[in-house]
Amino acid sequence: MIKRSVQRELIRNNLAHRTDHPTADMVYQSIREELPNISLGTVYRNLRFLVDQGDALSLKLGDGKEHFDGNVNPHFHFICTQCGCVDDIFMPSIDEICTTASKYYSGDIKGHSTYFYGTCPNCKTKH
Amino acid sequence: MIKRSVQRELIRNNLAHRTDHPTADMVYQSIREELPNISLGTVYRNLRFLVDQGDALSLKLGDGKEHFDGNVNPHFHFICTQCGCVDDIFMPSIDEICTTASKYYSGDIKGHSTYFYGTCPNCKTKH
DNA sequence: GTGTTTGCAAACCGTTTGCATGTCC
DNA sequence: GGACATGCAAACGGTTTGCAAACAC
Repeated sequence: MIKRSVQRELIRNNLAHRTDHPTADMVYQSIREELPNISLGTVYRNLRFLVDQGDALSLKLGDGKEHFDGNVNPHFHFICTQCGCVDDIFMPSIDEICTTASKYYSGDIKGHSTYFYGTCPNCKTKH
Repeated sequence: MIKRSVQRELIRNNLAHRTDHPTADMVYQSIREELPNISLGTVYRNLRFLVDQGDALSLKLGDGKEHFDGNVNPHFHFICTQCGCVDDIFMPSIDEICTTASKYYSGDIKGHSTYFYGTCPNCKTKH
């Protein structure tokens, strides 16, 4: 039986209202401003919980840290190789890509994640 | 100035002749059979070297370990969520996907990685 | 009351690094 | 001989976990 907790609701809410694809520590630092006694372990446990429940996405961007995304609708991600920021890219064919891949693979394809790498608009204007 | 070493050539060769997308430790165990004194640090250093040189790909599959791919030609990857195996998927549109994404994003997109998740043919037949 | 969640701190584990030694050119 | 590479072991950093106390229902 799942019980409510202030910590979990704060974490769920924090993730739902930000679009910067934070790491566990970023969520921890943010929550600590309103609940100073929360522990990092609790943040990790609840982020894992949310991912397992399907209420958050786990992103592996290649920087050695796990990032989290409160937007569970299928979409692509862009990672800036200069500043490390992560943006969402919504474009059509997001469903077709699996269908196409299925034709080239004999197993069952149920999901996918696509990361684009390059220079974000902000870093681009700095040169 | 880059110097040759037996260790580096063995690692490069090992990666080139396998398609199972091994972790550093898997390469280490494999090389140790012919060169028992090689150290794990050397394997890590040389895999990083090969990736930096563009002679190997680094894959973040979500299992917390870095995987390596000696095939640097652009292709998609399939990861079995049951056994964890990794297969290559070669299909068209691999170049188009960046072009399409560029139309939906104002930054410079220079590369991408796409992982498909599901059940591999081997695990599928077990049920 | 019973089973879940928390805070804390230690453990874990993949990876990196410092350093003395060895190797290539 | 000088720059680069290695082996070893310790350090590092993100994440997980064991446990007693606190909490939800």
